[in-house]
Amino acid sequence: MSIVRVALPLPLPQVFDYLAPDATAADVGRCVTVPFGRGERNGLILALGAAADIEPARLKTVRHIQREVPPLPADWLELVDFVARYYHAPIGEVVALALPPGLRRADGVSGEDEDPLLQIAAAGREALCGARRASKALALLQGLAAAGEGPWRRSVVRALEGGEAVGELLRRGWIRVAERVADRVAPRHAAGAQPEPTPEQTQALEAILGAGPGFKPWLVHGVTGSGKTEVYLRLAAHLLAQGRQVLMLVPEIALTPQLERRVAQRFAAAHVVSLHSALADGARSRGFVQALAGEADIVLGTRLAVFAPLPRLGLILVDEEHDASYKQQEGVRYSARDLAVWRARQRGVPVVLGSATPSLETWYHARSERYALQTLNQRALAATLPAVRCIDTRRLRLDEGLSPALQAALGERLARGEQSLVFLNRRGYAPVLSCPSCGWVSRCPHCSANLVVHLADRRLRCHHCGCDGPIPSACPSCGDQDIRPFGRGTQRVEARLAELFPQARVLRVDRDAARTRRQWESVLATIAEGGADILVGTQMMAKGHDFPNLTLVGVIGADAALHAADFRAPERLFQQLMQVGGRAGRGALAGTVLIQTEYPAHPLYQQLARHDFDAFARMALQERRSAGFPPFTHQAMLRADAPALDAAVDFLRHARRLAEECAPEGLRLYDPVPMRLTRLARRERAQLLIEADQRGVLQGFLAGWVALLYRQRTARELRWQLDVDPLEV
DNA sequence: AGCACGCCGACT
DNA sequence: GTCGGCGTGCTC
Repeated sequence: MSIVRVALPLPLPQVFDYLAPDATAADVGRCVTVPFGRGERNGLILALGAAADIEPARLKTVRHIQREVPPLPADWLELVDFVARYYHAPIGEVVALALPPGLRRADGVSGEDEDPLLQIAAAGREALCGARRASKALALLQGLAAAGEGPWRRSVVRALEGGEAVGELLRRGWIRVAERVADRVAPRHAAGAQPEPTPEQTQALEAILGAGPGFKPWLVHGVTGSGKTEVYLRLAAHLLAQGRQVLMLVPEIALTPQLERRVAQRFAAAHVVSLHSALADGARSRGFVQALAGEADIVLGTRLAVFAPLPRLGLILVDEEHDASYKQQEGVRYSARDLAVWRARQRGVPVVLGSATPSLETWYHARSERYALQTLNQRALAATLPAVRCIDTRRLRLDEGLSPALQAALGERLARGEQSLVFLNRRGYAPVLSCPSCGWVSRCPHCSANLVVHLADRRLRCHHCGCDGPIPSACPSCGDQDIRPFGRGTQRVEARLAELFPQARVLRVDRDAARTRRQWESVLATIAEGGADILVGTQMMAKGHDFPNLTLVGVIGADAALHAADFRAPERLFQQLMQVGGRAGRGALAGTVLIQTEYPAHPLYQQLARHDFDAFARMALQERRSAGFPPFTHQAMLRADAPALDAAVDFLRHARRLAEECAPEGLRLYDPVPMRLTRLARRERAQLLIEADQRGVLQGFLAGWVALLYRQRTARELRWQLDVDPLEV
């Protein structure tokens, strides 16, 4: 009679032992259904137990072991265990987060391939010869025949001209699903069209591949447009040819479809699996199992893909490694980028982090030679980097935030038939509605934030909790009718631009205008077809899209980030401006970036104008060093929230007293303070910062402290969570 | 997290 | 006399 140790999805820092009459070592890593309390739960067998830590009489028996799916391998269990220990999260919650929800249900997953290999069938060849009347299906078939022998992934066929007819082709029997094994061996990694690499790309490739197998972290620092993706794809091709799997992480789903298409076309016959949270349960489970079974060649996905089991793993790629979306901001607050490096070390494979504006943490590692650095300075497509200039707005009268110089520049592009982008990181019409006579402001009833004026749908909306209401016609406090929106957001700038340039087509691109993926794609299509002259956009516009006809980027309202209390604000500003500036002039046309500022001499803007990331990073790291901020120190944040602020602060004071008793030498404990956005969705929040210069000191302390915290009995309404390596302090 | 058990207010 | 409030404690 065996005992199995089972991780269950509960916020408890423990595992549960069960009797399992027929369990063997081969069942470690398998999903199980177990009786729990008066119900049933699904969990994962982490290990076989020699003896239970409770009296044997209290042990219950496992209901069902899921044996249709291969067990999760030891290295995967090790990864999950590391995450639980490093982020001090309950192992069961980590497992729940890492496994696709469908898989945990232990009722089996269909192994059917949603993206099968297709080839032309005998009936299809007949159809090609016979004189048939033209149809969409025939056109697609002819297109395929012209493309060669195949086989092709279904997703590749779909992406072709007229690809919607792929289902019709299958129904008519003109194409068929290729036999798996036999067909896949030879043409499996046949690569699609490959552009010639630039000398810099070649150098990076030779360096990375020349280093051979084995763990080695790389930073590829490449300016926007220098062709980092081409480097990733060639590295991937190399590893695929050796029969290895490649894990490729990307920031968010907005960019995923394009990259997916590019990867699918490049590796037409390779098995590409994409994993992200927008995927339906079935598809996500299927992709996960294909990775686990070693069938997937490339796993492409957002942060959760770092948990894909990969038996033949040969390389990990992290695109835009500085992107904040790699850090989960709720529940288990893991950093997929950091875990990618840990996994690469664990598996003994290279890991490549890529960015035009690396995070200062990564940059510091590269400077101190813990990561090897490869630099791509040349733009692969356009001749030059955009010219960046500041517009000094100190003595200017701005028209809805727009300086005369920016207006003139916009007018010029318009006359030349080129596109412009006005970048403003604030959506809505105005950030607040206010009454000048009594001082009333539109406060959110649930948060310590103002309600934002959305004139487009005539609502006041909280950008933090999402609550909204109609715009009042008079001041709710004193009845004065003269209430006014103050400040400006994208909608207001959009409206003013439409007045200033009545002949221009002004298009707003923010989360309100592109809420769904479908809307977003239609916006992109409009821009690509030249259906817009002036774009007004938030940071959504900053990320990796090519707009060949865009030659001017105007930045307004950037100065706010210079004064922000968050020590990471300048880093984010620099990254954002560099990224958004990279949108200008990617085609044959040269680009210009105009930054409106009251601090034209500020070093950050000067470094930006020289495209000098090194200088910026040097300065920023120097500031971090002297102020004692990461990466020169290591932080953890304990956060608490409750309906009343006192309850949250009192808990943190208590936690601090507990910490003082077990604090090692070199640990710094700060005072509990209310968070910047103290009230969020009717809950008051406070936080307690803990710091140490040595990661080991911090980690050693946290382990004991968190165990103590779990033992505290706290009021039901109080919740707390720990954030290791927090991004927001 | 659920879901029990457990002692005190306004109701058929 | 009960229905039900959510405080406290447990789940292998």
